Amino acid sequence: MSTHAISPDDAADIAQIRRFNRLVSQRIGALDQSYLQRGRPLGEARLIFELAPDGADLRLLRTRLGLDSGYLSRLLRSLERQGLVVVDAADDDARQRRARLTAKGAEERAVYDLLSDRLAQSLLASLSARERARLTAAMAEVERMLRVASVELRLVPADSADALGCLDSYFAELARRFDDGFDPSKHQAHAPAPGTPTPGSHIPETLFLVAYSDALPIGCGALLIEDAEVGEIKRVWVAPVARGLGIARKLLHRLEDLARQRGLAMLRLDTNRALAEAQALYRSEGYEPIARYNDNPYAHHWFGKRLEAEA
Amino acid sequence: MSTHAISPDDAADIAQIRRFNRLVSQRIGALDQSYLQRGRPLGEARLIFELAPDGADLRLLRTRLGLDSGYLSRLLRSLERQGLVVVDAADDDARQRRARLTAKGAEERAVYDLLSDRLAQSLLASLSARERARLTAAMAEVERMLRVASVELRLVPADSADALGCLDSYFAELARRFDDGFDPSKHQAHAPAPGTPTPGSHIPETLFLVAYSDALPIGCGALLIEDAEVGEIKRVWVAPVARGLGIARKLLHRLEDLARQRGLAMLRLDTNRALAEAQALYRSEGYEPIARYNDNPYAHHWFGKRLEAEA
DNA sequence: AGTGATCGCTGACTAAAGTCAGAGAATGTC
DNA sequence: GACATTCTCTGACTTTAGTCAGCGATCACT
Repeated sequence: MSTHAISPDDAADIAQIRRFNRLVSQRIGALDQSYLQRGRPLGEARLIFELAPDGADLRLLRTRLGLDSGYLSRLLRSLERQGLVVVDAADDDARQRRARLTAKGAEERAVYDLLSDRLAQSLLASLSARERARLTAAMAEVERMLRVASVELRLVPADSADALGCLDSYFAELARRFDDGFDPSKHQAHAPAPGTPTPGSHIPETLFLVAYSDALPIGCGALLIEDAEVGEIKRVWVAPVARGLGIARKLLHRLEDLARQRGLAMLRLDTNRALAEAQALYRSEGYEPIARYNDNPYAHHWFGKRLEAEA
Repeated sequence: MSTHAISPDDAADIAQIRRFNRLVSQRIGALDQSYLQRGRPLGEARLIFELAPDGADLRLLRTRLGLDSGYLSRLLRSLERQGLVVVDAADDDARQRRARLTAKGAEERAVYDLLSDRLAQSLLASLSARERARLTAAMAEVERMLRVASVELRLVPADSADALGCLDSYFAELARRFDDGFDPSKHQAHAPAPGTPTPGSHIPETLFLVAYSDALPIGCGALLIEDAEVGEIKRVWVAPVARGLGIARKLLHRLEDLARQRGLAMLRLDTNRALAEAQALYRSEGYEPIARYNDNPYAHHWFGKRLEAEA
């Protein structure tokens, strides 16, 4: 992070990534070529492709495709002339507009889909069943790792929209999974009010971490600083779509870093017996069972871990 | 091949490939973006990137980048004005010209290299050592399989330039690997003259297969049709860079297909004891040891395989 | 020396991609 | 109801990318 030089360890990995990019960009160039077969500029083709069957707001399209407002407008006008698209005002706000594919437009989109399939199919055609399996497995793995790499952990206010959104999903899941259900109010009772505390007050400070994948919140975790020595890990949660990628571990590591930065010597946490994978995570990270330290009605296990000072 | 419909078996694989393309094309788009940071059109940036330190023939550049002659000329003129490139005549033919980077151009190229590295590095930075290893391993695997998929087997005249080129490399390798060296003339003595035979003559017909990866010959294999019943497999070879990808097996399969198409009932071949991997290939493909059937001075093992009729 | 082919360059294009400054309508705010 | 704001659209651009025909120099072959 701090160093800009490239270590020899990295060099081989970087070379691999660059070779990979080079090769794959050829393939993707081929995809563009096949789109051009329809005698339509690539910009228009991409737009057709990006238009969901039930339409999309122009704002969204602009940000998603990175287009200038005037440019998008012109592209849509051209597609309208071709009878592939209609643009009409949004229901709630007549300034905003939505673009939808016509029946003819949907047909055209299906053709692009088919071209895309063909290209993929021609790739597969020259491979044996075993080679195919290896290719698709490796692709899935690359995809998974790229998603992991694009995950960003950000400290946000505990009462921000993204934090509350994650907590909602988290609590909903707890309600489903706990044997005896889950009532947030009962749980919140012994928790502190969110927000930044006034320094010197006795309200413990909460550091709230949200994990984003492409600006979409997909997980969270909090560190409660109880006093100068002890912190509590709480609300570590990852959205179901993003599980199995090691994101919970990443959140935990970051929370521990934060704790160390504050000079804390000890972290503790509680957990419910229904959350087996959480317990496995904590144990594998060096957390050990300790005596009950709170009166959380939903807790069955209490763990603690001693932190070494920062290097 | 014959069917245009997409089977349900394929559908999952195709979906995987398309997801993959989509995700990776975002990354590569990011790469293009980072190149544009230098305030130079992408075409020029790519050209700088493609120019090897010791220069390149314009012909080669045109084919490699797929550029029109006029267009390339203009790009080079622009880079010359910027003092990044010099174009001078080739040594042997004053019509041909070579482009080379100046010192300033080499610096600029280094900057692009660095940008590329940075992007790759930023990908790696957010991954743990294990995750990195998984990513690069999977990328290498995808690369390998894509290369396999792009291999094309073509029947060529046995005296074509590509065929002779492969044979040269093949014989050179045999000379290195055989305990007692290898002299092509001694080997050729008992082999038939290349070329298409006159039908009805007694000169056996030779089908010569060359494996191409991006128009580059990377392997070969031949089928000698001795009579209506028996064929001989000869000169199966794969360039060292392309080994471990199953190309030899592919060549062998295709030669067997050709033999079946001609109604042959039996294939045989000989091999030297130094070529262990070749023997392993033949055994795994159902070839079994048979009695010596020729007087090839370099052969130690003779294999045969019975062909079933075409389905 | 003559002839035909090859190679790269220039001029003259076109199409696509993208930018920017308003205009005009709808909405939110005081 | 005045005023600022938001959103899209249009007109008027520029830049990039790419194509095509023809020219002049050079080469290979006779």
